[in-house]
Amino acid sequence: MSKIEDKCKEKGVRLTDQRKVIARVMSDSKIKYGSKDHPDVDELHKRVNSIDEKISIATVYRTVKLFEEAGIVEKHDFKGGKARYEQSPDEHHDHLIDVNSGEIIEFVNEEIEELQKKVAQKLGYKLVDHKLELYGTKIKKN
Amino acid sequence: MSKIEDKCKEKGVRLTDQRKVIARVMSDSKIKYGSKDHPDVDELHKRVNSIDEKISIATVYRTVKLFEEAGIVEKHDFKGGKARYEQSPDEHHDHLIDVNSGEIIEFVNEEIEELQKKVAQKLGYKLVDHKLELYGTKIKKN
DNA sequence: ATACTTGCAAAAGATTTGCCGCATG
DNA sequence: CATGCGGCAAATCTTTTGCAAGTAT
Repeated sequence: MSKIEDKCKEKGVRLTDQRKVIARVMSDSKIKYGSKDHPDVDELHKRVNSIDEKISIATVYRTVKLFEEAGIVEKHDFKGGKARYEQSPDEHHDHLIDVNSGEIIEFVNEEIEELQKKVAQKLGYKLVDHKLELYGTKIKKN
Repeated sequence: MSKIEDKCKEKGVRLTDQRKVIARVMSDSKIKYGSKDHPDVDELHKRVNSIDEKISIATVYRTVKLFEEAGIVEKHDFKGGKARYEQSPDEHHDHLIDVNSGEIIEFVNEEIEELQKKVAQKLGYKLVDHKLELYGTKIKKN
């Protein structure tokens, strides 16, 4: 049973056959495709269909939204128009996107996290969420 | 003459009547509506139409894209689906968005800026762009 | 029975584009 | 004259929704 399926049980999200397939595909994303994998709905639909052809894209849309609202997956609006998803990580991380290849690298920097809280506080706000995306080009090493 | 019109001249972007109106509306955004103002295309179109009814929304789309490509305005994809624009600031800043009111506060934090560069470098990348958005709730003061 | 799910196709919302007349250098 | 620009409507792309049939409680 995949991690996402586990979380669905925890949160009382009913697990239908379709949702199980989608959950597994999303849980497998990292393992099968590497840490850079943050598929969009279309890509998810393709992977899901390779397991069960009958699952419609509407169901994929409905399911990722459902999972997102339950805090089970995270939605990212990176540049490029389409939303991309990943299983909610155990420990939060941010993203560096290779502007040439689209490759995504995850990172954490505690100092930045701390500073963000401080900045918000200084402005009279309690930080409830944040988005940090770095866009960069690979440095060629000689 | 507005700042955006100036920049168009600098960059060799031809200034038609429609573009002048759009440039002025965008330059006026901050002054008339406060620093929280980052209008979307629909809102821009409304403001533009209050000056010249004949300017179509297609022209507004084409013009903001043109300005963006020339580095004259900045596009932001905050949560909410539609892109929002602001005149490119003299000094870079990031945004804190009030999740309740939608109000936007601009801020700069040099420490965070520096750390971002370092993080990218450590990962083997040259930072070419970044996006930092804080989402928060107002702290009530007693 | 009752409430939730799904597939399909249609709808919706944001943005882009083809066409053609018009303006500008 | 030649190129670019703008208005309009149609097209496109992503995402959502109404409906009717199917499934689970």
